[in-house]
Amino acid sequence: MAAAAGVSITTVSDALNGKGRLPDATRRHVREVADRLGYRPSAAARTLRTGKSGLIGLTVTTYGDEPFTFTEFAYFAEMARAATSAALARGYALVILPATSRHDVWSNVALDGTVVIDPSDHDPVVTELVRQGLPVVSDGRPAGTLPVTAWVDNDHEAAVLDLLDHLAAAGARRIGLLTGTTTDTYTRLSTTAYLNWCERVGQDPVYEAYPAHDPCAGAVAADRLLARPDRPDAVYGLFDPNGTDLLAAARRYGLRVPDDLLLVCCSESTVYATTEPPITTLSLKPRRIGTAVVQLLIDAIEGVETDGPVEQVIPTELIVRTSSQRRPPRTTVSPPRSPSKD
Amino acid sequence: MAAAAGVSITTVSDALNGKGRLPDATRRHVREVADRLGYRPSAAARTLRTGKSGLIGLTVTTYGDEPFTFTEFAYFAEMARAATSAALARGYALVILPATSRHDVWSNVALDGTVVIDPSDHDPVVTELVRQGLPVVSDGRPAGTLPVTAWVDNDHEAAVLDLLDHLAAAGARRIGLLTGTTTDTYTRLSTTAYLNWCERVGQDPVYEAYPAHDPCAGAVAADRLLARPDRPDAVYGLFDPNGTDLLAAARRYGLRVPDDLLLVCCSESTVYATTEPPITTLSLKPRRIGTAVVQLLIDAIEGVETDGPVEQVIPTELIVRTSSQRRPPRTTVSPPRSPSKD
DNA sequence: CGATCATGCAGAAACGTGACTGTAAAGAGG
DNA sequence: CCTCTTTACAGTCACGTTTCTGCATGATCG
Repeated sequence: MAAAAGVSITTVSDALNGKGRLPDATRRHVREVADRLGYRPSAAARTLRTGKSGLIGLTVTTYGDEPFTFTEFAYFAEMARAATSAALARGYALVILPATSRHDVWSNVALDGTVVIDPSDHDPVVTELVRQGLPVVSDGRPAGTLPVTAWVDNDHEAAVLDLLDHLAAAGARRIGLLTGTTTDTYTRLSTTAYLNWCERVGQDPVYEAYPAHDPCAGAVAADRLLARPDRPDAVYGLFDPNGTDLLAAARRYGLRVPDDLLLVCCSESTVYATTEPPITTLSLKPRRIGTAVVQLLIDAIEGVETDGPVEQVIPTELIVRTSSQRRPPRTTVSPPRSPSKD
Repeated sequence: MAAAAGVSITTVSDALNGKGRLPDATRRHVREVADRLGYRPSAAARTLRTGKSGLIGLTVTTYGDEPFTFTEFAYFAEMARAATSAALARGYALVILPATSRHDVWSNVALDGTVVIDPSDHDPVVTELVRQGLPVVSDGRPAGTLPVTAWVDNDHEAAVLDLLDHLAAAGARRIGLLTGTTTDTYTRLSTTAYLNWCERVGQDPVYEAYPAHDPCAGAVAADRLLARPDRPDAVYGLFDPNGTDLLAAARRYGLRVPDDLLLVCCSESTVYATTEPPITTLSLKPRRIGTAVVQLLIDAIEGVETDGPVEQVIPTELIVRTSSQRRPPRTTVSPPRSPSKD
């Protein structure tokens, strides 16, 4: 390349990077030759020299033998999409990596930092990365003393309390919960918020828990919940598929929604806008979370390190539809599946 | 590191990579010291030296201003997941990249090869990558003379013909199609297969086309299709959300499914197992496609180059549910949302 | 007992950059 | 006319590996 342009390696480097003291004529000449040859500087060499790869790891939780859920819930997909866009806008690319601590996988790629989705209490991956001096930003507040650089999360307690108040206002007397058996922060915070709310309003908790990664178990748990002698007249499902699961279970028991049963679930899926009836959902705003996580991470990569983790709380959004209103609203029917922009 | 173990750099390299002529004692000693120091070889340096980065690009189509759909359809998510797993199993990691030809994005990361989803006719990205000597495997058969190394695809014509025969066997007299306005291969092949089938059985085509990336337009198109004077008594929707869209439209027109209207859509979503009624879907088997694409790519990276593209066709699967059967089957109800393993 | 050979390791080159240093030539100033 | 500064580049080193070659030392064999 240098030979082809008739200049030195240094001049090529300076010309392409806009450094050094070169006359515009030389700069243009070098770039022309580079274009003509289709020359691309070696990313590996640049990384080796500068210590920056422009790569950000995206770690997704492992469930059982499958490397990751990733698509189990629309949440992950939306979040990953927003994160990729945000990273790209700042010149970074995302590498999808499993949460295993297998060295060979992680050491084979030069990362500038990592986004960790829902890290567990003493996540070995996070610890290892931090030990290497890499910034780590987590989606979901870190449990225990996990030394993340920053984190982004919703205010799950507030969201659940708000949602339960909404159901109560719609006439619910006994609200049930469909929750998970896992101990991740989301499940734990949401469940305790539910229990606290129950205590506050003097209602006996009515809930069923199931392993959230097993789609079959969700349908069974929904059925169990509605089969109970103290059957709730309103249910909140913590996980994405719970809406259709509960709707199917309600049909099996001859329960009309929303007349006999009010329904809300936490979901990012657009299908709930066109189910029969449309189901009220709690959105965790994954796009905003994905964007925020990446911004914080790149700030940490490029900027000065702050002391103590940077925290950012993203508000949730309750999308009220027919399933949680005793008297259906007489507003005009909004077009189904309208894309929410943010 | 070498100093800490009291040996030379060469010995460290040989010990960790299992090469050279070293006694087990030395090997163990070096590995011990490496473990103790938490030493990880530099991926950048290794890539520079060996010319292999262990990174595979995954390029997703761009729609409008949004960098990519990625989640618009469960297909992409499933496919990406399977691809990531398959890559990981062979020691590679996936980098998500946009289909833009912006040099700065692509040249910042050292790739060993790339998976391209649904490349367009004269995709500049593919051409550029091939020019650089990198193997490119596409999901979806390449249009025109796109010089991909290999490709994987379904037999869309056969799938559509099969599906239409299924509907006809269930009693459909006039089958409608909900299709897209885009010219990608999937849409084109499926639509012509539909037209061919119509000609074969002597039915006038009844179809509505809409821009597939706009979720609102799908609902409107579904409505249009059922509002036609020559209203079909069965509809096949080419895109994932069409099932719920058509179901909602059918309700608005007071059409019972499957009694008045048979319904099938192409989807990987599990929600169609629990809709009312459950909807028959055509699965393109994204997991198998994602796996196959990665296997072919890594084979090309590591193995000898073949002449001419390697082609691989993955069979589709018609998951028959209530919506496409005039007489509902009296088989026992299968548990909803059962995970299909493959 | 000397020649040959396997063993166990060290030395050095090279991968392609970017950052720093060096140095001619040209122009400015006294 | 000589010196000093500025301009316009070229040279060189270092990043951390892998790989090839080289060189001792001890063992084996005729």
